[in-house]
Amino acid sequence: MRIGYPCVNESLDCTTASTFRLASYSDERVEKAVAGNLACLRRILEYNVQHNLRFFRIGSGIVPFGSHPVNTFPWQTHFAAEFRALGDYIRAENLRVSFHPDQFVVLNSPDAGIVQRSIQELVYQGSMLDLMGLDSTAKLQIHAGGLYGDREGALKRWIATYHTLPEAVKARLVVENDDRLYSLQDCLRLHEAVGVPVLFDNFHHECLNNGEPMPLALRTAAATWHPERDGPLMIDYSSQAPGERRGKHVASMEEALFRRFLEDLRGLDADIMLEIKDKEASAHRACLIMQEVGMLVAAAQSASLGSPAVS
DNA sequence: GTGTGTCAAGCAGAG
DNA sequence: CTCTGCTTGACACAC
Repeated sequence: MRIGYPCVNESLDCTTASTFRLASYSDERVEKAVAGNLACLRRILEYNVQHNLRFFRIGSGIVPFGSHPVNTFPWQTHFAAEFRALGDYIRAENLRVSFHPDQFVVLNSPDAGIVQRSIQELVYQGSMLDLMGLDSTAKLQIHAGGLYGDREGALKRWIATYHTLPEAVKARLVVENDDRLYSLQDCLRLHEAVGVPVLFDNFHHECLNNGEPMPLALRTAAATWHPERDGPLMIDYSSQAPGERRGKHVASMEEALFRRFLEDLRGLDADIMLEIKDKEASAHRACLIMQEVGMLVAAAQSASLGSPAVS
């Protein structure tokens, strides 16, 4: 099991999302921004290793306008060595990374232009994982998309679009249940149709479900992941911010709720991403709790354990 | 320097 | 009809 957090490290003074306005585009600015963003990503991963946080979601903005036609800079070849070195480090330290392309990626839009731009964005983000030399356990995580007043038609379009995706994207794509439109059950239908694994979000499931208790929902989602090809189930973990709008993520992890969630796992292997506002601070607390309950070995031990002993 | 409106991109629901 | 939230933060211009 690994614990992680998304995109931003608040303890370090660098960003992986340096960018600029489209109106001020130049190849030089792309080069400068990517160089800085990759250097910061390296620092974050090193920080994570030091703190035994072995799961990380990389932000979408590593390459400004990475899927936009304006971007003519050959960043893939120019930064090939840097990407490769990051991938080597990730594999050597047994880290797992992912991307979560943002809300503009909608595979089931009735607008063919939106679908095309969405695919280009997936190709861009997937190609970074390819450049790192990572296998298909490094994922691209998206939601099912819009409803357009016709759930059945929308699901059909999603499936039709899936079949047109490049193999490199298909191998990494996973679909996450959301909190308003597409439940775990809807995502399972996509899995049954095309085999896409279902990334499970516990908080979204609390907001939108079909009555499945948490332990059952977790096992059902886990069964959609092929162990060798996809790796262990990925989970987005969060909880409701007290007194706030329904669906608002809590500012800092509530330990009692997290402990209950770990019990709901009932021994299931999974990598858990803490979608909590204070980022690595909560991830670190989660890590300590998991060590305490014996679900995670301490950082100092993990390197020396080697292959698991068989008694 | 600091403040602040705006930034490539979509959708749904609230007000 | 317009605004907000969604993983949000950072740019860029005005003062």
